[in-house]
Amino acid sequence: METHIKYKTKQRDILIQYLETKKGVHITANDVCEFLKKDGIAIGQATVYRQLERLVDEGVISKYIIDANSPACFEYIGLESHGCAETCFHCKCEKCGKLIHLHCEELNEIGEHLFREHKFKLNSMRTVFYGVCDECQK
Amino acid sequence: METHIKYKTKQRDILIQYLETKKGVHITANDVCEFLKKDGIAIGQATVYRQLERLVDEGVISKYIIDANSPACFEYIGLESHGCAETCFHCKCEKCGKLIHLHCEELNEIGEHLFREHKFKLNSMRTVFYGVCDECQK
DNA sequence: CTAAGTGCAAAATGTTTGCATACTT
DNA sequence: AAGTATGCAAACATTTTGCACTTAG
Repeated sequence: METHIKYKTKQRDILIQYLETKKGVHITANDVCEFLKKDGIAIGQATVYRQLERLVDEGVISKYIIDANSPACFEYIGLESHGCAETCFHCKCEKCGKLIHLHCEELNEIGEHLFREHKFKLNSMRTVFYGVCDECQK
Repeated sequence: METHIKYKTKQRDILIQYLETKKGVHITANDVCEFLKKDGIAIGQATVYRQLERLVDEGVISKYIIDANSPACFEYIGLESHGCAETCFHCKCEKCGKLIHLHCEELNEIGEHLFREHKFKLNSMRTVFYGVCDECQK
């Protein structure tokens, strides 16, 4: 919802490049900062946040809000909507905090069911299943 | 999680009483504080947060995280309310903020599927489906 | 040259925590 | 009496913002 004119900056390129290497993994804004710092690149955190926000708007990455007191997670999606973009669901363990990534046909049924029967258009990118994971059940 | 409430305090009663009057509406911790302040009751915000947290654990209310930078929303569910405690699912409209309660056999399948196939024990009390409601799709 | 992006540090926000006091049982 | 809950304020963590400076177009 901001300006339409966008500059291609060195920082933006580096950020996108890094995100691409993290396909299928959830990373936080801080993860990005830390990684870049290690590489001696060091992009200001404000810039990281601003660019991430912008990339979300552009649909290049998605943002997940897992919990009120956890940092937001981002994940590379890319321009083509394939793979995770359509079919990824997330489970968050209430005990250990682990985030589980699920690609499952059956779960896709949920979205269709909700739409068909309840006229609700599910946003699977944002929806998180809370519960207890395998290991924590022991 | 940790300690279970054992004592019945004045503050807790007032809080629950207020929450009950807000069935079907989502309110924030701050809403609670503000309301009580107006009534000259004034419960400390730390207490409000602590009690809300515990009421969530007890399943009396649900907590919804709508956005990273918005406060968490709470809603009264109640223990004895029409079997909701076991089978109720929630859909939250990302546009109008409306909260939809669903009692649905098919949705119950989700929990079973997750457990059977993915060994994840779903907490349906806490899980919220995000998406766009009927009306907002127009 | 102009508009947009950057980086720093400071502010804003929502929530949690330490600790002494008050209350429940 | 023993163990919790409360309330205040200070601490926290994440994210945003103000502003001077740099850079892309």
